Amino acid sequence: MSTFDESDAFEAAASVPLSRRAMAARPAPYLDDLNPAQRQAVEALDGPVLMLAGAGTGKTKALTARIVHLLATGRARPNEILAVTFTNKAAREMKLRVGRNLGEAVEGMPWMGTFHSICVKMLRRHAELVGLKSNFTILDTDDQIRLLKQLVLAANIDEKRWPARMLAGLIDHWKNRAWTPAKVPAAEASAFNNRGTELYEQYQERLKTLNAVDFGDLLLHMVTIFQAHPDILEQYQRWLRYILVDEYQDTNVAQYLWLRLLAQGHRNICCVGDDDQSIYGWRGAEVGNILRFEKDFPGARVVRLEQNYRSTPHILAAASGVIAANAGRLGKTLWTERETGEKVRLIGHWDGEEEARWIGEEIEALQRGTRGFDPVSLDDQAILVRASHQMRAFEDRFLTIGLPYRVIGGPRFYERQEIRDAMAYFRLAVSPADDLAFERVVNTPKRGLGDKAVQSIQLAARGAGANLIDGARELLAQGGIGGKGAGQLRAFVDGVDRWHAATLAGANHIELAETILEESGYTEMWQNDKTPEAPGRLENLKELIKALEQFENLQGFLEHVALIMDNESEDVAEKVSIMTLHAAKGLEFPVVFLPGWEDGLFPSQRAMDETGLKGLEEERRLAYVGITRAERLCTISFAANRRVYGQWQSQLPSRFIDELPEDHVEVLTPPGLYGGGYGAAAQPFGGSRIEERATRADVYNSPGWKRMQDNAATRPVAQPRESRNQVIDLQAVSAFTEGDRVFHQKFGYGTIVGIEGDKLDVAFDKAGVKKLVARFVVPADRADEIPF
DNA sequence: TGGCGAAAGCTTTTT
DNA sequence: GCTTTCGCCA
Repeated sequence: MSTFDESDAFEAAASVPLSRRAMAARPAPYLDDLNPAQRQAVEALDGPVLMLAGAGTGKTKALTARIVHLLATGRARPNEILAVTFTNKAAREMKLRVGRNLGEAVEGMPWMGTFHSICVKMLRRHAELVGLKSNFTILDTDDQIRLLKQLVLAANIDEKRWPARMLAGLIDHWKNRAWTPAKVPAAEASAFNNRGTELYEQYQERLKTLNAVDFGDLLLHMVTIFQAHPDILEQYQRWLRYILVDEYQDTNVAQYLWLRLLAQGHRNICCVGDDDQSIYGWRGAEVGNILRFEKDFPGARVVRLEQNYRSTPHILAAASGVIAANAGRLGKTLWTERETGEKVRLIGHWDGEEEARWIGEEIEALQRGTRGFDPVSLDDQAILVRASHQMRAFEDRFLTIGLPYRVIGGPRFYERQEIRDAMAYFRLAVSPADDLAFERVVNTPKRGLGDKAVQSIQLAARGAGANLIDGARELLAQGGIGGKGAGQLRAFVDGVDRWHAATLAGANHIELAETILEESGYTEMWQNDKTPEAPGRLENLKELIKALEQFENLQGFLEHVALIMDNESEDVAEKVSIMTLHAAKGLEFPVVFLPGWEDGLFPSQRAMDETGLKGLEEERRLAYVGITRAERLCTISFAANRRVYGQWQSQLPSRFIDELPEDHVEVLTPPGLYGGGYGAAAQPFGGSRIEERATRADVYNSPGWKRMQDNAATRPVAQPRESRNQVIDLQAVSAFTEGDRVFHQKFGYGTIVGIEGDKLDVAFDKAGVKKLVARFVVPADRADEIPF
């Protein structure tokens, strides 16, 4: 875990360890081992630069060399460089490498960090301009949803039909586009039962009262401030003479605006990215940002890094073959000086279990050093899947054969229930007025203070115009709460007061944290818990306490933890890595397995249904990212049968397999087996495979694609109107027969394909076949009468 | 108030 | 198929 410190960001340059002159005299060994393109990107210091860095072309190296160069030539002082990344990991890596190149630790580079951490730093200085105090708290997704749930309920909206989760997604989407409630376009007004913008506005109000922001606000508020206060913007523009942005293809509109505003001063902005690796469109990233760079910054220099240092020619050729099917690329041609090496291997299996079994054996074989390779450590082998549920098959298999593995990117440490609970206690100790924290733990462990008690507290608080803890005091004073609950509530309030006093008195925060967890009965709660995960949770709590050591006090810990706490345990034992393709971006492994290349799974049906061609192209980029992670050996596989949500389905090999260039692929599947396809006779399923290859030029000719287009044709779905007061007789199963057209609130229109007991099997036009209870659907012609 | 059974959901994920 | 969420009942 790293820290970022806000202290020295605005200090005079005098405090900066390296003076301009001292650095100007320094030799520049970091330039010597750059290739010509990298060197060009590093030395083009003035004006806008777009560094198009293909996979494995030494992007981070060039980026850090550029920073070192800026410092060494005296062009900029450390605190005049804004260097932004998306993840803390990337920021840490950059800091480390700049430090190594300078031969000393990087100090005084306050503007190197993630978009979010830099915005926090800025926002704390200007909080009052958006109605906040500088000690605002940062809510995570969980807090956000609980807050929204309250608002949805208060607005008398059926939370069943309009879940808070959906609203959270919507608001997030709007914030990613830098839309304040007032700026949400009219076209979106119908969102969330026509009340989306209204609730968005209320939510922002609530946040202000709570002196809190969510992640999206960090960017949004800064953009708002910059737009409304040119003087402040100008100050930053003057300060930040050089701007560097990593993974530019992943920026959303808000981040883009923020950068553009800041860059307007000196126009020294260098964006690094790869349009072919844009895989975060679904969370608001705009590939358009990178495609448009030259228009946004006229006179921009575009440097292409195309020499790949990672993969063998066969692997690169396979990746290039796949990505070539995408339209609207900026275009790069990766090349390498490496030896030819192995072809990409392609293998089909009967089902997912067999696939896992085969990969397990293959990994062990490689580890032993057969297969014509030197032994490959497990650390050097990875399995990259499209969706996390695919991991299970591998975990099961590896547990049986005792093959050590690690899952990258599982649930994060700070998202775990026990960690969040403990943090809520700490938050209360630091500021008892934190209502969200109060609500979270007032009845954890169980104190007999359930919904009803909380409601009375809220009522009392609202009556007194106070926060919940004072509301609780009020309630106790009035005797508005029963005997047993009263005693418990009194004890809870007293506890919070005591801990708060200890915080103010400057008590040792580590001991205090332990005391809090003891006195509140929280530790005890898990000690008494008999479920198998309880010991692990206690373990996590211990780890949390340990993490406190790196901070001076609870407050400092809490301020940073929302943004930077990650879950990197340094393992000593050799292990295979299992992760999603998304999590694999930026990583590399000598040996990579890419299982589950089946239409519908990869490319994901949902991606194609929801965003059509755009979605398909993003999936293809994901395939490209996957293949390019491999250094020496890349194995793609698919299964003929797979259990999807408990149901067996026969699968078609991914259309991306058709796009792999034949000359660079070795087909391991015996001909005629499981549609090993690809030149081999593909009988068991899809005898059409061969014809398909004949028309391969048209990559959108596969069954899935056709399916998608059919779906698009039947897209319009009537928005059912609210009819909560209407009495509608519930449909009995007997009211339906096979072949009937029906409507379901969530899944839209469909056709009944089977009736089983009181359940209907409905083939929905868009959502596939579902089994559901009859009363959840109505005949299609009565779609607007759906009763809930 | 909290426990239990039924019902519905289920890509990707950082901060 | 497995997990989470909700509503009802004791």
